[in-house]
Amino acid sequence: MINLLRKTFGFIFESSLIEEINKIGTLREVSAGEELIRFGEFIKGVPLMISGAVRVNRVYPDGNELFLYYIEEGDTCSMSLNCCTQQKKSEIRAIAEVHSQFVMIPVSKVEGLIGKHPSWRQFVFSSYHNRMVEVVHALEKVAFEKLDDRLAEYLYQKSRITKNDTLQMTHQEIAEDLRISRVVISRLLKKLEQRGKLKLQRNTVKLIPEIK
Amino acid sequence: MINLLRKTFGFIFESSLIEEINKIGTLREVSAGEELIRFGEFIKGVPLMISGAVRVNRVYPDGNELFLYYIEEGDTCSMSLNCCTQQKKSEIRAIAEVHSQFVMIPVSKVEGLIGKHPSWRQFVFSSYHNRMVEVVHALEKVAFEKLDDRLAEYLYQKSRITKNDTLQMTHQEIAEDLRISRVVISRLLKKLEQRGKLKLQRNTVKLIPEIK
DNA sequence: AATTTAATGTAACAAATGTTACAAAGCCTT
DNA sequence: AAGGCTTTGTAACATTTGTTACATTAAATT
Repeated sequence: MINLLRKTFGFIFESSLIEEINKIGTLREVSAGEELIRFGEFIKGVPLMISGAVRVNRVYPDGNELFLYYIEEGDTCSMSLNCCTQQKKSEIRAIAEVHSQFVMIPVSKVEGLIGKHPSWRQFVFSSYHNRMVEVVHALEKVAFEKLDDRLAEYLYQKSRITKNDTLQMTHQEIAEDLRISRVVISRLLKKLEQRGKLKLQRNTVKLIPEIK
Repeated sequence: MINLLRKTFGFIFESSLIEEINKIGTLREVSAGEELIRFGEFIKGVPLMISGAVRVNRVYPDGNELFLYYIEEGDTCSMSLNCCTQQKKSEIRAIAEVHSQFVMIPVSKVEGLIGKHPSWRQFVFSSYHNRMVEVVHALEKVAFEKLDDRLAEYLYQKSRITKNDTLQMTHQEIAEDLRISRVVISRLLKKLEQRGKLKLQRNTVKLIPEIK
């Protein structure tokens, strides 16, 4: 585990901190689709992402969900950071988007790290900030952009995260993520296909990389 | 100044911290409409709001703006917190919405407080979190709600912040804040008036409190 | 291979929002 | 009071997005 930590966090954390994390943290591995954090649950720890990607959704009591951001290699989840320092129940749901590895730091040890290690504080702050930037970006998208651009960006992000030009998903699933009706998604996908941006097949959307 | 600090922050900060802030901070006062933080500027300090309210807008290089959140009594601006620890230029603009008082803590002293005072850390974290919650809320609004509800909430917030049922503003100004065309705002305001929610006059929107 | 199920395509229409253009009303200046 | 500016109201129309309903196609199951 310490080697994974060094590889991902060696440039941000001093080695004493890496060693401490190595002692108190546990390596966990999840496969695509697994739920890391459930809605309404108490948070047991703060994850440090080693590899893969996890999507974080806001969840509403009525069951509605809203995608907030991805956390990826080198990130942590600022939402859980707060939940854990405040001992609150989770208002989010985290689902592995692809097979992922991360080191879980137990809640009880987090406060200690913050007091002791300036580089950890730095990390936590910039993590908060980065998440904020991403949510603001999502807000911009919804506020300013037309659906076809949002869809295009969604597909692009998905492809980047899964490291795959071919997305295995139905129009229905895309529709739920973007909170748009399936009919509209099919319509827009068709338009994008006609413009040569992608190719549609049953259960797959194949992005065509721009040739320049 | 120390009395103001005690009144607003006495319940969160221990008195040694209050005294330290009293030493290193300076009290500032701004009137409605004044710009506290300009776009592209280096941040000189972190504000602790004593009274009033400040609106924080994201600014884009093309001059576009997007309202993110208000900071009010007892709040601080997490965006500047980050900018200052990272010595980056401001990506936001902060404008006093009403006459406001705040204590400015110079950048150079912020890191010291974080190391020394757990209650300050706690404050900074929950401030980050609260801002995040507000931006997520803004995202929800834009993503899920119809314009008329967004407008109604906008007016309600404005009235709460200015502590005044009668808003002195033109349809054009409202339209710019919500990034909707003026014609649409006039149309929706008219509808709200017909429903008895408000009364329109030139340059004013008078909210009618619900009688229950 | 025939049947069933899931996914996609499409049309027709409804509702929400955006745009343009202009009229009417209110306020200010002279 | 007259003229000019700003603000508001409104109509007519375009565009975007949502909804319903159903046909078509692809895959899965028997």
